[in-house]
Amino acid sequence: MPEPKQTKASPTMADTDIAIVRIAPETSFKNKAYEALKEAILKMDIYATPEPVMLDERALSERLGVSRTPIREAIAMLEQDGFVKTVPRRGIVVVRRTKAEIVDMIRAWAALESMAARLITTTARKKDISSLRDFFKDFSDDRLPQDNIEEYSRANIAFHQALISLSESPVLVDLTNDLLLHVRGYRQLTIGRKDRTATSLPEHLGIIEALEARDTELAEKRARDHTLGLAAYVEAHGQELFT
Amino acid sequence: MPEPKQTKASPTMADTDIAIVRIAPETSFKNKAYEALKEAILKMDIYATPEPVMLDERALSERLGVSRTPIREAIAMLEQDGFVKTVPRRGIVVVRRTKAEIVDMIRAWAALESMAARLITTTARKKDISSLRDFFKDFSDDRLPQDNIEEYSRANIAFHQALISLSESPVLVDLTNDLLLHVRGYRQLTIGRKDRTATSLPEHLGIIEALEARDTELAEKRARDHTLGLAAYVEAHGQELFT
DNA sequence: TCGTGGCATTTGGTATGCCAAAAACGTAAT
DNA sequence: ATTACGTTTTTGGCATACCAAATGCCACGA
Repeated sequence: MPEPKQTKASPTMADTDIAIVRIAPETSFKNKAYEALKEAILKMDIYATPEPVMLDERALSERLGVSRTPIREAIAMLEQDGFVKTVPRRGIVVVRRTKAEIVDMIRAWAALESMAARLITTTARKKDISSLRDFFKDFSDDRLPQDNIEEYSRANIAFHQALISLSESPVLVDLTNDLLLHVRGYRQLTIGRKDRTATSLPEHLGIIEALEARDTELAEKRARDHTLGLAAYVEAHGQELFT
Repeated sequence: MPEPKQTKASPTMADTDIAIVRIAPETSFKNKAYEALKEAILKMDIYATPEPVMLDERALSERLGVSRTPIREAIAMLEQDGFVKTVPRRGIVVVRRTKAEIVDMIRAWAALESMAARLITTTARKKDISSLRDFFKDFSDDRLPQDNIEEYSRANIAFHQALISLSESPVLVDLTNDLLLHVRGYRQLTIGRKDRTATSLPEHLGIIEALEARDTELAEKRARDHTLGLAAYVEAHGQELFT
């Protein structure tokens, strides 16, 4: 076989790449509903009210202007994610996590993040590691994290996600993102808590330094201990959050 | 309000707890279909054929004797799990993982398992730890794992799952089970590979010893390194498995 | 022979309607 | 007033019908 080059077959079609972009796949109602409901669930403060939050298929289908079918499929997906639980002939309830579950999730998060740190020391570029500091460049002795908790909390989350991303491990990224979605149900109340914020920034910098030094074991340990610290904190001080 | 005690209201119903179990919820077709399809997907050797494996909603609904609706909901769930991917107007394709993805998953597994080991050293009972040895009691110098790969492979999986369970962390258990389902798509070809089997058993025993000694750091390290070893092995020798 | 156009088929997406279980409501008997 | 019981309503589960996009097949014509 003479291998007729990699060019396309038909000579009738000009090979001049007129920028044709794969036409918009027009995501389905099912996926739209999934995204909409997921966002709505994450946005609401599930732990504010003592009584369980219920969803109604028919009401949702009206509000979103679609039939029940795509709604039900979206609900099925959310149930897989662990955000809701449908009880036959009863209703769909938004799942509330117990303190123990949240602590458990944070521990798993710690495990994944420490592995990410480990991988980063062997593969990431110095430049990318150093740029992790940028998340905290708006904070200093003149502008303490404790005094801007809301903002610091966002930077905190962004830092952790960027850190994991540096591992270039899709699995670690996806798993931690899922965990974070659940943990974040606590609108900053935990992660951005004032007394922890003070120690948080130095620990982050310590992690970055270990990564830059390519000290695999140290980076892993610092990443792990930092997040386990959060777990211990929630376990010790998170009572009031769970009615 | 005088708070009329926590007892149940109706005096007509005896409070004597006669073990009534919540009547069989008669799991829905949706869940039955989900389980059936999941098992079918796991049972088939996805990597045997080069061409993609497709599923057909209507065919499935006929074979399972239900309508398309519960089938579609089951498919939606499986898609969340990452087992299938539905392409609009094209079909439902059973997802095939690349070698890199499998390696990635094993690394995540290693992360979770090492955290489990860590937790076990602080909470599990000695007795439960020691019983982990039972999984390998059928193997000895007279009956080497290498000569009973199929059987050893099952013991291997069971050991790892039991290990994680000892952590008493539902999140770790669930996450690793999910990962294992994906990784196991390789019918023993990887985990039970002969050349690795020889070193596997001693490593397992080493993990158990560290757990018994309550040596948190060592147990964590051994658990991690053992599974990372598998990842490295697959990365190095897993070429032939991915067409 | 090869390319073109169009029709039939296949396939997932969505809307609708009905069903049964369970809860909510109401009413009558004690 | 309270309990018991029957009726209505609510709610998720499931089946079915139809739609539109993508594909494949096939006849027609250069």
